[in-house]
This record gives sequence, C-alpha cells and structure tokens, in this order.
Amino acid sequence: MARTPTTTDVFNAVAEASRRDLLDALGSGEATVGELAERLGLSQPTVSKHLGVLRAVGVVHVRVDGKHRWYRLNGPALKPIHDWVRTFERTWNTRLDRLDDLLAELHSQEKKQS
Amino acid sequence: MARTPTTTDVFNAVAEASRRDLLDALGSGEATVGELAERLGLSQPTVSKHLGVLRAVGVVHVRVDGKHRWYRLNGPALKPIHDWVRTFERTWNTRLDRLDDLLAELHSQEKKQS
DNA sequence: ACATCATATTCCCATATGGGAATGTGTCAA
DNA sequence: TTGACACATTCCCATATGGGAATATGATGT
Repeated sequence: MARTPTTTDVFNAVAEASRRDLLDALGSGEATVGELAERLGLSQPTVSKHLGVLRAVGVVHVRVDGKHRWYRLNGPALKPIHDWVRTFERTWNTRLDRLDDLLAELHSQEKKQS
Repeated sequence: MARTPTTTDVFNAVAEASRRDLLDALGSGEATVGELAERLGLSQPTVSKHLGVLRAVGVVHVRVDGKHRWYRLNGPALKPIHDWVRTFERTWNTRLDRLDDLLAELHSQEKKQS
C-alpha cells in the first residue's frame, strides 16, 4: 500500500503545512482563491488544489459568486483532531491535571455516597 | 516535489491512523514492540517502523532493557497540534457548549464507576 | 559457540503526492 | 461574439509512502 490519501480524513488533510496556512488565513473570514494565493505566495493552481483537499474533508465550504469563489472555514470539521489530542493534554497541562484531581475527588465522594 | 515526509513534524507523523492507535495504546503506560504488535494486530516490522517515525518526531521515547525495548509516550510533543487546533476551538465551542461537554464527561465517568 | 528470542533494517512495489506548466471551464463586460 | 478574468483540471515527474517478506542485529541462556 501507499500512504494514506490526503482526502481520507482531517488528520491527513491538515498534515500539509500549506493547508494549515490556508486555514489560518481563512480564520479571519471568507477569502477568494486569488486573495489566498497572493497572501501565501502560492500559485493559483496550487491553492485551488489544496482547497480541493480541504473541501473534500469538509473543513472548508465554498460560495460561488460570479467568477469568484469565496472559501470559508468550517471549524467543527477540526473537532476530531481536537478531541483526539485532548486525551493527551494531561501530560503537559497542569490546569487539566487539577481538573482530573477534581473529578477524582468527585468520584471518591460518589463512592462514599453509594 | 513529493508529499511532506512523515518525519517532518508531528502533524505528518500523526496523520497515519495506525500511529495514532499506537499512541493511544501507549497512553496506558510503557509497552514493548511485541505487545503493541499483538494488541493492534500489526506485524512486528510494521510496528517497529511506525515507532521509528514517532520517535523521529519525539512523540515517543525508548528505554532499552535487555532484548526488549520499552516505548513510552512523550505527550508534550503533541502540544503543537493542540495549540494549533485550539485557535479554531471558538468555531464550535461556545462557553455553554464547553459546560455541556464537562457535564457529559462527568456523566460518562460516573457510568464507568458504577 | 550456539540457538533462540525481540527488534531493527532492507528490499520490494503499487500508489499517492505537491508543484510547475499548460489547458479547460464558466462568468462578465463591451 | 469576443476577449478578459477567476478558477479548476489535467498532465507531468521526482519522491516518499506503508506493508509484506526476508534478513540483519543484538542480547540472553545453555
């Protein structure tokens, strides 16, 4: 087999740095292919192809307007990544460690009650 | 150019589902190549190679012990992913949604307890 | 020294990649 | 209709992939 296609899921789509840059750029609102190409210093076909990948996994949506195409971010499509990486957050985030402590405390209280 | 090598950064390393599975498996503690291979139903060379990629980007560490090799998770190496995806969190998580998530989590934890 | 166990490494191949260049498609204005 | 514009698509190629099979490495026990 070969490497997992970029359009398989959000993880693969977002692995490419240029595509993360595109999403970052779209964070401030809708944008046109040309605008994005100029902002990121990429060629138009390159941007179009990257946006195609991002659209395939649902992380961007398009709005057609005459000869323009307005791309916009669809944040919730990134949630799987957030949810996955969040399960490891306790290994570096002390604030969440405290949340764990709180949960543990709640659980011990539950045990006492039941 | 070709696709960005898997050992370029954590984003690329973690794009492959099998490697995420490996990290999930290591979440419960150290493990041996053989153990991981059996748990995930992968061949030994496949696991070794995946672990090599994960080690290259620093998301796992190894401890040599005789003819065994104990791999362990190095969570903080995942922080760049967390930091990046977190900038989009507002697009799906309002403050109230977060409270819902917390409550849901508490409930699922309760179920696990009882 | 030897056999065995646990891993790592190499060789193989079908497959997909990202980027450049060129071309296709659809829209608008005159 | 014709041209200009904004994008999408196609064709090209060097490059890396993941997995299977085979082999190498290295430590342990006898």
